Amino acid sequence: MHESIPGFAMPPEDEVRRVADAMRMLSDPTRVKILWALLQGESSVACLAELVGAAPTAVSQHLSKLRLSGLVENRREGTFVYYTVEDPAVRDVLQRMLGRSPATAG
Amino acid sequence: MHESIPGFAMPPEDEVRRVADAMRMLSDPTRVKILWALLQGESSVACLAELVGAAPTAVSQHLSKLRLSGLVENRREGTFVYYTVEDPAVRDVLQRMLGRSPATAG
DNA sequence: GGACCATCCGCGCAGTCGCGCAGGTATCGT
DNA sequence: ACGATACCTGCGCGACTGCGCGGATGGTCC
Repeated sequence: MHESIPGFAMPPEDEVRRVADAMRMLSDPTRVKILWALLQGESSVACLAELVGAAPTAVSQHLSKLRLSGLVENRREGTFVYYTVEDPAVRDVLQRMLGRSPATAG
Repeated sequence: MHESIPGFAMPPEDEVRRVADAMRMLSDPTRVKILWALLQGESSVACLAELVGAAPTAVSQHLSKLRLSGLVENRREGTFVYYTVEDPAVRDVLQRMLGRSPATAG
């Protein structure tokens, strides 16, 4: 062991931590469905709750975590709050894992 | 709500579950570092423990979960057990999130 | 102003995770 | 067979997570 492979170094701890943290946001089926739905375009909390088949409260909490992680953006319009996915890495990862999106071809 | 967007359907529950399960394997910094090191080539448990800066027992447990999830393969050579990453999706996702690997060009 | 709706927040519970510890298994050298 | 090495596995503890519940907040309409 302890070979010191030339030209190989572990990424910095902060970056690894950031990646693991982002992946943790994708480790819940409800969040995956939320983000998948958001790949089709912006949507509100109640609409997302219908789409993913979860309670609005749970969806709101998931969106709160996703927002704190910087994976989604929110925009208020009257009583509704519309969320969007801006991070291109999330788009690529989800499309690669779930098969390419049928509606985001344009 | 309940708009019934044409041409859009949620992926099947099993597939979403599978993706979330795979992502959960990438949600731990130690596992991310293990897989990143394995992208450079196969390695043994003790060597990985040195590379990622974790106890061999913890690394072995992580590798066990990764093996059960089908993300890594193992090959025994004497008393050593060498692990490899075969899943191309894992390679792509990690390289996309951590920056392209410098040593996996071949 | 009051009624109402969509959303957010704090609390609590059950389930899961990571990891250290101790004991077991596989393989090689003598 | 015996010991040494490298690894795996079951158990327990502390910490975290998802979610339901009740209450608070921001906004619209009458």
